[in-house]
Amino acid sequence: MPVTIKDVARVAGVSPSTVSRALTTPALVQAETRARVERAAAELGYQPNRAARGLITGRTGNIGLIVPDLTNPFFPGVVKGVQSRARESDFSVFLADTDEDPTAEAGLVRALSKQVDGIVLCSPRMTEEDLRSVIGETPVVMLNRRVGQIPAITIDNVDGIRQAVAHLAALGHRRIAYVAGPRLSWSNKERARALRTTTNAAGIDLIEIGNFAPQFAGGVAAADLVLAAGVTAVIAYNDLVALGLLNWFATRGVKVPEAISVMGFDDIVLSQMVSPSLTTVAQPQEQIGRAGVDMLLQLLEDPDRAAAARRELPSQLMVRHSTGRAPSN
Amino acid sequence: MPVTIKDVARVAGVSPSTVSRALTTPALVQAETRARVERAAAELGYQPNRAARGLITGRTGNIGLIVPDLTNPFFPGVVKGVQSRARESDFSVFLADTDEDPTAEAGLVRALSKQVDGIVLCSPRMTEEDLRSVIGETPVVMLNRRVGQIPAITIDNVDGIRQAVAHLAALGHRRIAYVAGPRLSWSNKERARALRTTTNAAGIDLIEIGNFAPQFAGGVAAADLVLAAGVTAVIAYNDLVALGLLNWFATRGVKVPEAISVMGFDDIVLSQMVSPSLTTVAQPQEQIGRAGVDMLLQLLEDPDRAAAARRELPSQLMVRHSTGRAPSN
DNA sequence: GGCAAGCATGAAATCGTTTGTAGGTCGATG
DNA sequence: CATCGACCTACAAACGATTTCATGCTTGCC
Repeated sequence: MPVTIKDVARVAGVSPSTVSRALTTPALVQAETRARVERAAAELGYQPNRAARGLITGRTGNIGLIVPDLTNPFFPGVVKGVQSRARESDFSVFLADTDEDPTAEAGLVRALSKQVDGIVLCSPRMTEEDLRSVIGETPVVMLNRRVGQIPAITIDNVDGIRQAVAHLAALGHRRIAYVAGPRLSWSNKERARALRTTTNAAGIDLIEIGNFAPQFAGGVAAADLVLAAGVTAVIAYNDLVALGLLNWFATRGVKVPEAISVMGFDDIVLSQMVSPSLTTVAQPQEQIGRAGVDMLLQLLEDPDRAAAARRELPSQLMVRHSTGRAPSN
Repeated sequence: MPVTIKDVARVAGVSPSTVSRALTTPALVQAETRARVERAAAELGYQPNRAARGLITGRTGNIGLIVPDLTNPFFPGVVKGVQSRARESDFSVFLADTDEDPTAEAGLVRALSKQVDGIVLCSPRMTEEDLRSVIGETPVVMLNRRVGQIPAITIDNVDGIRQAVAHLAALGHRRIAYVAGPRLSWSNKERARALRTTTNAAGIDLIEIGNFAPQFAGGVAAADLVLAAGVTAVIAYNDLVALGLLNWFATRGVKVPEAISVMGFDDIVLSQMVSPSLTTVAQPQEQIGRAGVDMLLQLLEDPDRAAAARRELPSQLMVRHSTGRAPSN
């Protein structure tokens, strides 16, 4: 027996339509009537039934959020950002986790699309083809990937890499390795490309190793290859991989940063929790989420003007204890 | 122009009501008609409008999930469990993060309650009073807390502590410390209580330290107190705190496990990523989430019979490298 | 003072589905 | 051959809101 608009109407002594107007289009109703309606609504604790409203307006007040794997510590920060920004605009968030299955993504988008006004697609792994077909059906904003004119939030990988290389160069490193992430990952391609041009310009030798899974185990798997490459520093695709390297170096007895410097990417919370703490390029995770929702809401307001929007957020070098002067062998 | 039940009806040559029955109550319609309807629905790609259905049935097909802080690595596992179990039963999940604000919890529950059939409340920090008022309005299942007859999933803290103490006792430890978590936390109270009785029975001295925030920083803050207590082993409220201890011990040059053994609670993924890797009592995070949804769905089916349900899941000692024989000083 | 214009309000249609009820067909039975 | 039941199916009402349209009233202007 929830309280409906009719109950409010009866108490306020007006018709249901007036109640609706008073609450959604206040300008259309006389101040005194509006006050009576508001008082009645407050008194009864009225809350509009979203399903009923959605039925006629075609809007749900929900947005969908799809992430590859919540247990990857990069994503929870993004989710929090999405969450809090959405709540500010009275939107609720449907969360779905694809378990790193690229083929499940498109299906999930389609399933969700009926229940939401738009979708935030975080680090999508699906093919461009799937992507294009999916965005034809629902408003979508991508995070951490850029494909054609699709609305997207990315971070400035090029500048992040520039900061990282400058840091290592200043410490005297002349030969560094890159442990590559997933071959299909847009971020990985960006970072690898930026590394090539930057190291080239700085006269630094770059050894590319990989591809490896963007996880702790990937770093462990790559560690011995890194050692064999005879470098004085290594940049990993992301922090998890870097942590895997650190861990394996520790068991091998390789001193970090004395024997080799290690850098990551992302700045997940863990990177401060290990010793030595990890030097890394921070991505503003929460801000990425917030920006994604911002853009999505604009897109819903005005599909034409905002459709081509793309935004790039800055990344920021965090110097900690896993990097140091190059050994002078 | 989404395809509605009417379109299906037209194509199948029957009335809308028959389509509805054919899809939701197949027993009520002739096999041949049903087949025609199903064919038409498949052909048009019909998907029922959940808002419209919810309007009349009063059910939304959604459940709400409220967690204190997604960036605490314990929770994402639970969220994944909730997620996947919900999807199996065609439920969608609304996620909300309270940012560790106990006063925000009740409000969030109330806000969500209009849009969901029930709510999974993960590790709620709110007062018992708020809790009782809230569960009067919506079906709720709690995780990691037990209050009266409220449906809840918990893990067997007592047995977990028993395993931990037995492990340390077998390694020769006779004086151990407990770094306590939040004073208001139900889990913390459970663990502290179990520790007292277990150590007492085993003739082990227990030094309680704290309370501390259940985070990395909490462990860092507690580390020197632990050293001053003159113990050979320490059990932390959870893994994050244990990682803080490990980190501070490392910078202090205190060898783990040679000088002191460290144990955690939870088995978050990070605990395998540090060196030494962390001995801990594992909680089946995903399973907790799944069990919570299981119980919630039962509750929705049959409020009376399931109302008093409570379930306790086993915990499991994971021995790694942060514990070893007590120093023989 | 009369008429047009404008504004606030109410009545009713609508969104897409489910569901109670009535009607219609068919077979079997008396 | 008529009647009764069983079984399907169609019709229509309902869910709770928004929104179009119509109406009555006030107001302003000539």
